[in-house]
Amino acid sequence: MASVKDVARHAGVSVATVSRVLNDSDRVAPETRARVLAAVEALGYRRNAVARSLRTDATRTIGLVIGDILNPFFTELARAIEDEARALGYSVVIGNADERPDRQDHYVRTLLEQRVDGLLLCPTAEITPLVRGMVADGQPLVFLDRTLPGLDVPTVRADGSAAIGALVRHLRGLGHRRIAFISGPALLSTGRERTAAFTAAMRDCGLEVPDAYLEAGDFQAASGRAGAARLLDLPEPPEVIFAGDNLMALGALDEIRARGLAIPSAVALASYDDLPWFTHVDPPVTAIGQPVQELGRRAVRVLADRIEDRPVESVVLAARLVVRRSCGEPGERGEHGEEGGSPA
Amino acid sequence: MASVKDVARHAGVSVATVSRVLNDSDRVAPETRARVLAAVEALGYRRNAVARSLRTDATRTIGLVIGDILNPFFTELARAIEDEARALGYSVVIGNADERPDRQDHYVRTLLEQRVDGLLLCPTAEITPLVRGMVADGQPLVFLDRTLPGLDVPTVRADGSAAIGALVRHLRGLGHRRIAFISGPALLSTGRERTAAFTAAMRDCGLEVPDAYLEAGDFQAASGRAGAARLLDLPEPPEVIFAGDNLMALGALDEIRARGLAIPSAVALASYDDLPWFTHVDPPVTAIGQPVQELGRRAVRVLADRIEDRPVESVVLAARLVVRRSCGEPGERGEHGEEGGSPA
DNA sequence: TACATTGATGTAATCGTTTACACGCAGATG
DNA sequence: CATCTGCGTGTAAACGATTACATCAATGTA
Repeated sequence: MASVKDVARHAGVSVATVSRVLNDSDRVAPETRARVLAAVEALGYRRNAVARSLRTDATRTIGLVIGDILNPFFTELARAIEDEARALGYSVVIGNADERPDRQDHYVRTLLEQRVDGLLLCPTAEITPLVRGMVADGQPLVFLDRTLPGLDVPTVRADGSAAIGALVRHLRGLGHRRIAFISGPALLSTGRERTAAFTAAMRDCGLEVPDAYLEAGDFQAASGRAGAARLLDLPEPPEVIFAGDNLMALGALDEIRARGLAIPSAVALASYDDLPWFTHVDPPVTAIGQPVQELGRRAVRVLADRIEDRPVESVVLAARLVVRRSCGEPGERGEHGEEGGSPA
Repeated sequence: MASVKDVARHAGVSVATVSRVLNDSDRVAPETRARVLAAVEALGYRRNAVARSLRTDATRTIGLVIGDILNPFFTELARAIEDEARALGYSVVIGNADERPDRQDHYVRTLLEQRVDGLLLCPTAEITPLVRGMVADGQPLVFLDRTLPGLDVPTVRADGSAAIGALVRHLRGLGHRRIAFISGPALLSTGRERTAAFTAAMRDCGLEVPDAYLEAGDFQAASGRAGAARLLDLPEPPEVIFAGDNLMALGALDEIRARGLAIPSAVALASYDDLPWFTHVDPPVTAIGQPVQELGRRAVRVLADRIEDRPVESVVLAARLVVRRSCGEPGERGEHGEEGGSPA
């Protein structure tokens, strides 16, 4: 493959001149520039980013380590990040941690070896020594969606507390009192936060949350299904199952369907995370939507600021409740909370 | 950041020795190796993949340019590719073409500059000069999902002809005769192929396909919705809408729902591409499923063979029909094809 | 005419690796 | 004792770009 040297020879100039026109960094005679460009064209020259990065110590590339690429939330996030990064002149290399700390570290390591200019990380669980090391080394790093306590790293995330409060009040208004939550892992900040917001909102509404109504999931579909199964097997099963993310909602839906239970008369369902197909489920699923695209865009901008030595600040955006019909409709079950019979 | 030179100094050896233990390429005295490893640890040395690639002319990285990252088909594909690549010691850099040739070329260019060892490409539409150039240069390249005629490039894809035939016979058996197809872009091999298979299957079943029943979509949700709208506005609307991919099926579903039409009594729906949530739609959607993961794995293996100079061959896998209830159930509408009234 | 200024270009060092080749030393062999 | 073998290690030249510095011609100025 042709190199600057070849181009220089072909154009009858030095490599320095070639480099100059390629970067239009310095004054170059128009006629010379034309000759160089012609040579580039003729030889099909393509700049070697590897060599360039070695010399300039910058790859114009950012790393993105996400929790689970099959989770539509992360997919949409990745998409937005990609777009914003491209607009800012960066490429994105994605690593899929699959919610496993070892795999997260694998990608962080690989990306650091590849000398990305900065890293966007949706941290899984614990602070690994590797991550701690990055922070200590001053590697440009931004946490996304989740955060890790005790580490001074800018974070871009959504806060769902208000929306969860609104959801609980909505359920209360519909007459529901026995509401169960399938939480994410307590090791994840998002898991903890949503659980805390849920229990606080329940307390504020004067509703109790028996321990058995707090199922611990792991943000994957299978755990949603298992959690729903345990809840439905309870002597006094809940009237509502609120899943802590979209995959667990899918799992819960699977279980409810497998048992032939009607929604919302036999059991109601709500989901943290909103998805396009939720409107097509029967009945459409009430959900809490995050500003996913904005999250992605902001994260890239914060990281770029960090890389280019501008001041940075964490970002917190609000999630919002989207009411549909999977928890019942006003009047359907009355406002006084009578126990759940199935209205035909 | 520490370099081999620092490690060498710290361990009291030469850089060559350090490199040797890092690659365990050559005999090194165990005691020396230990000293080097200790120095690596002490300095927190991380090998610079950029410099390494420059020297070895290999990045152990493959590029993947997909059609649309928001399309679950491609997401699942990317996931499988990632896994297989990691197993083979490669990293994957993903570019999202968003079904636009210009963006495809943007990523191909970027990835070539980054000197990926090979490229997995889901080609959008026409053969661009850039792609033709790659082939001419002998760049390791594999087409995935789609192919481009007249180019000698190994391709890994699924053939849905048989499954489409089975679907048409299934519909016929259910008594449907007026079946419409929302096709993908004729510029894409997958678009053409599915349309051809559909019309052939219809002919074989002795069914007619009026021109108006062939809607041209672009594999995106909006076009599915628009296509469905036009079909439903026809003086004699079809009994079945068959969408050429999952996003267009989602769009069609949107339109059908917006009109308050019952499925399958008012209009039936089938989709090319199967999705986990199709079972949760009311009624569950009959679909043609592709062996997505196998497709991804095979593609990586073919590309790796190509990169490592082993002989390669194209791969064609079969898609299969998954019957659910969105086209009706045996007996529901009778086997004799009476015209579609809505049974309450 | 002599000298400073400016603009265009070239020379060569450098980035962090890998690796061909050379070297020295120990033990084996004649 | 001279020589050979082979192992462990070091020296230095790449890889392909960028860029500080040097050079040189042309022009302007005193």
